[in-house]
Amino acid sequence: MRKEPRMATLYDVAALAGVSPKTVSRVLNESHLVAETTRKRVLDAISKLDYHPNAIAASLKRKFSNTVGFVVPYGSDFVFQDLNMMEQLHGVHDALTQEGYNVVVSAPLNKKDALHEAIRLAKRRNVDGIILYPSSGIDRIIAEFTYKGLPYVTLGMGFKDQRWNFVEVDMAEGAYLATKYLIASGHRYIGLITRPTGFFNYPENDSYYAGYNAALVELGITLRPEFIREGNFTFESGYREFRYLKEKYPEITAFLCASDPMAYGAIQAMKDMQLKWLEDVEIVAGDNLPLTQKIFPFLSSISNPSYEQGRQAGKMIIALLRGQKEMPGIVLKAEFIPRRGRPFPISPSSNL
Amino acid sequence: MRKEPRMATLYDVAALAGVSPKTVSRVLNESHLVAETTRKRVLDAISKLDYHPNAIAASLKRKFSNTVGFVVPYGSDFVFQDLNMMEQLHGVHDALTQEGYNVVVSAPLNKKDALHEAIRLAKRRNVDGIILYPSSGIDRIIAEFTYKGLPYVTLGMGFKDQRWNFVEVDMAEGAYLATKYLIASGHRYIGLITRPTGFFNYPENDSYYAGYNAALVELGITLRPEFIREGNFTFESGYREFRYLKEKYPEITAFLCASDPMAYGAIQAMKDMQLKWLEDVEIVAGDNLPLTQKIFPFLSSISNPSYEQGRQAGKMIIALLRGQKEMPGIVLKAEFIPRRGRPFPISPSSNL
DNA sequence: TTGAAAGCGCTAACAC
DNA sequence: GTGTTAGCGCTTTCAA
Repeated sequence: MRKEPRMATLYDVAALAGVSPKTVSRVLNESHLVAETTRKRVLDAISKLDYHPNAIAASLKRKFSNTVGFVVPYGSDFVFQDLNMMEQLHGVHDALTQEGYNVVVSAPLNKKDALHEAIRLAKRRNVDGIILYPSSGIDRIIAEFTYKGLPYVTLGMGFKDQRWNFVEVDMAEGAYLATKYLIASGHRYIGLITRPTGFFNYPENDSYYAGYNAALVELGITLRPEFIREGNFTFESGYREFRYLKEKYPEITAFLCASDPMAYGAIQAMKDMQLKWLEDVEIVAGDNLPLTQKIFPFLSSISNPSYEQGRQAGKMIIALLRGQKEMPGIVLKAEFIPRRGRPFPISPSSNL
Repeated sequence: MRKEPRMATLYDVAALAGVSPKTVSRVLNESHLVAETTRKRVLDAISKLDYHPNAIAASLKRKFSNTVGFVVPYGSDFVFQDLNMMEQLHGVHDALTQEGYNVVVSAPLNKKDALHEAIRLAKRRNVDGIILYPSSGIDRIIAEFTYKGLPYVTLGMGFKDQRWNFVEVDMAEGAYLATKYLIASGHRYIGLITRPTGFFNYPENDSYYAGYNAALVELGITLRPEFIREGNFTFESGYREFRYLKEKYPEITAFLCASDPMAYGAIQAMKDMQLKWLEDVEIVAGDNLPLTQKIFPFLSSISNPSYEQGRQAGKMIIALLRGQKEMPGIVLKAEFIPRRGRPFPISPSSNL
């Protein structure tokens, strides 16, 4: 069916160099065990034939493919437009590329397929290990991977009390500082547009909520559960929840958003409601994406170390592939970057 | 070194089902050639043993890996933060996933490595084919791939007069319409912040310029070459070139930007220069990204069909893998989406 | 330091 | 419809 380019094999090289296949293999993999003159001859033959070792054949024998899967259980529409996820992928890519691993990216068309996809890739040996985004059902996958001895790392905890093979970002510190900052700025009623319940399978552990609550408690402000709304990280949900909260509870003057796009949406809602930045409302973003810093330079933000999370996950999966049985989970801390100092660019005419 | 999970092989299945290996293989690949009862027995054995075919072994025999490489010759810092490139990847991913191919993403640490990386992946059989982003030096790669019969598709033309295996976006129509629109709105001096010369190896073919120029000619406006500046797609370059043009040629009242991030930068520069939207200056963006539509809903834009470009490239590489010798290049057309209708949200206080 | 032979797990020829 | 055999291109004993 498909044209097969004839490519030189290790045997061709051996024949041309007048040595055995094994010697060629040695030159390729452990050339220090080969006499310098033989080595030279082999290398000559290799370049003369434009020989490239067949990675598939090596994989079959060695039993690993030098490839890691990055599997995200959300529609690809969502994934490739999510700058945080892309930053995680970025970190994963860099860590793996540096060590010579390839990255297969998969965002199966529907969520349920993702778990099968992870299993499929791993069990069919397309990949040596998987970096997985947590979502409901992931605990089953983890159990299965563990049982079968298949290496995996989760980007965030996959279930309550997971102790191994994850890289989590603890937002509590950032949310705590952000909330204190808002209170110190005079706000008394603070809305929280947080991550979706069940997103990570253990809503009670939402570190945004934890930090937010801790600051309120410390400063003697009563928690108002009705001020907390769930978004799904998107612009639209930020817009919607901002409007909902501000219309229902006009006393709220500050909003903590768990993602940058939700902050964008909140800002747009603010404009549409003819509210003025700082005068009527203050917003804190949740990711501190480079793009956000450029477009909204006055926006304070919790920082979300997505790149570092991905990079650590990449390093962790490599350690597992190299024989570590399991790796203790890593928890990265979010910071808070205050930027209020100049008024937010907004005019009344923007709301026409 | 690394723990090897013992997994069932096709022989185990054959033994348990009491049939020959070939029969199992038949059930897996062409099950219609197998008696229903035997098939049942084999399937039973498969599920009993939790058997998953080893893709590596199949690849070795079949001579293809069912994997396609997506190689971008820019620093990964650049790639994963570029929403257009991610949309292209998105399209590639969707097209390939749908047909059961895996996608390996690689953005080698430095530009020069990218070409080697493409060759390495293809020649070592990690991938069956490559989707390549054009950059200087790509013509050599194309020549080599062609010579060796290795399938490739380029996202945009890799060199002047390339006729096969590319998916290009022709911006001329969009730029033409955008320019006419600006002229019709009363602008007479229009700046163009275009793509970097040499980005695609044949600067004389810049379709932004072509469309811009065509509109000027048609409406009898003299082309002022000094009104044309090159950016590199980024916020920073948009900011810089806007300032440069507006400070040097204050008569310019409209700016056409070849990317959305450059339009963001231009908008920021406009604010910093205390200029007013529409009153002093009008800007047209170059990508029409979903995010831009949300953040700057009043911003007219040329549309850049990045997703579709990626999807077509995915379909094209599949056709090549399936035996097509070469595929005629595809040219997608950019449109223009006018959105001016409401003033741009900007106030004097934003420039403090 | 080098080589011969076996085999990774699958599929393609070619029988039966 | 089904089974036997021989590889795919490497690496890995083991021996020389």
